[in-house]
Amino acid sequence: MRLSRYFLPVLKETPAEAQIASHRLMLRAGMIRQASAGIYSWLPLGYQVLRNIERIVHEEQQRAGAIPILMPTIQSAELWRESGRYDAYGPEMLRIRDRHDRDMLFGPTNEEQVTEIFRASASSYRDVPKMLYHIQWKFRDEIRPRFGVMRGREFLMKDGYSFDLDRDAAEVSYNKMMVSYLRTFERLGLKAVPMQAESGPIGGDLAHEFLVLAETGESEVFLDRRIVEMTLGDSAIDYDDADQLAAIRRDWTTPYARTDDTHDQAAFEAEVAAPDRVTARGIEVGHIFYFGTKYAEPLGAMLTAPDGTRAAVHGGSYGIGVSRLVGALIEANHDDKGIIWPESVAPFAVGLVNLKQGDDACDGASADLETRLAAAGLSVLYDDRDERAGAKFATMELIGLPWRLTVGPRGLKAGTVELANRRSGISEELSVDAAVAKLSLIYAGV
RNA sequence: CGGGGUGUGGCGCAGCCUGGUAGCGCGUCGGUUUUGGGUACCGAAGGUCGUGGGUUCGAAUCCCGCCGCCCCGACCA
Repeated sequence: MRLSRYFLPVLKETPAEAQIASHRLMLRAGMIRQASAGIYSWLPLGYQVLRNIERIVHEEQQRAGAIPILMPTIQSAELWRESGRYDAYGPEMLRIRDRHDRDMLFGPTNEEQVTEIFRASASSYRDVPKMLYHIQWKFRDEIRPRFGVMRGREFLMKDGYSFDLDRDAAEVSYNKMMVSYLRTFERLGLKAVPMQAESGPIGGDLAHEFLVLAETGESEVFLDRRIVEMTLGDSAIDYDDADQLAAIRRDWTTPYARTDDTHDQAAFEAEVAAPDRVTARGIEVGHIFYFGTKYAEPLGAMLTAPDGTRAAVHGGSYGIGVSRLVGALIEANHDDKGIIWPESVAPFAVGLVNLKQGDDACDGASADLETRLAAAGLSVLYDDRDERAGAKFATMELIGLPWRLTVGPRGLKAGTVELANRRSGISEELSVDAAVAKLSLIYAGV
């Protein structure tokens, strides 16, 4: 993509309303534009990042056996009356009325809707287990939207739902989602720690929140330093192996890690040695919980067991804040110059800076490089503006592309281009072949 | 919803107290400069001063209402 043909409205000055780094940088890098309180338009650069995150979430959901669907944003009040939540939900639910005076609502979540879909066809133990999910815009009329996309009113969420015959089976589904989440966040280049959450009306310990550690997080968290160092890495995961899944969950939920909602100072001190005790702040990016028959009972989603008895299906729901992740990623990956995207979600794989736009040799070499990068499957943003070098470098740094190639007359004389890494700041002079090969190798791994 | 702020060209702000008909910086556009880390110069465009009403000869400025947005608190992906 040539910058001159792209739509990248970067801001030199920081808009006054933005308080935290991710919000400031998203506005400055031209990723979003506010439409009204807590509601944003996604501009090309931001939309690209959002789609990259979505893609990874889709891949990891399906790897774990969840099946993609797409439910509507506007729902009928009828189902919500059946579940009893139409009155229970309160003013956070945006209620609307259609031309026939029917009560509708802009969905804040989809338990009712998905349970209705499931109950319409499933009737026996042979129909489970099933996990359905979608990535769809939600609306919650938050009391106080803030921090840009971190707490918007309209936001993109992955919400998944599991259906099982009983609690034990539901627990297997729960474990699949926990492992899937660990993989998802790791691929996104984030350290997200599963923390025991309030389990709500069902009780038990089957509720976890995933929090990204960041100074601007909204929750205070208490954790064992050792869990921060854990990774799934390349370990082969067999989602059909219930024992392996249970073991992973055990490993990841044994070290102390809780938010202020569930924190128990005495237990914290008893379980974690003083030097390993970490108190920090975190951004909630995921939430998984088992809710038993809470929706199946009122909505009549019943299954016949092998012994002929009928009972309500056991469900769980699993959320990932996709649009919030964009903000969380920036909170975790930025410096005073701008964003630093992990390769897996970067809007472009590499930025190309032509130091002497208008010079035949430089223009030709840049165009050639652009073609070769594209042929290697690497997305490139070529800054072909007639601008001073400093301005071009600053733009690349602001928008956070992980790699930058620089073409200039000095390098060309020596037959090289400069390849620089945004995170480390380290750069090296390479031949065009070597540079393309190196980038291909790096991106083959993400 | 309670508390605190704010609304003036695309962005950041001054002007408001002490009414006289709008200004600065950045950006944008047209030139010149051909640049190795936000270059310099010349020129230009762009504003219902959030909105409705009131006071006044005259309102961005004073008064009243409404709306938007931001921050702190209770809620959540």
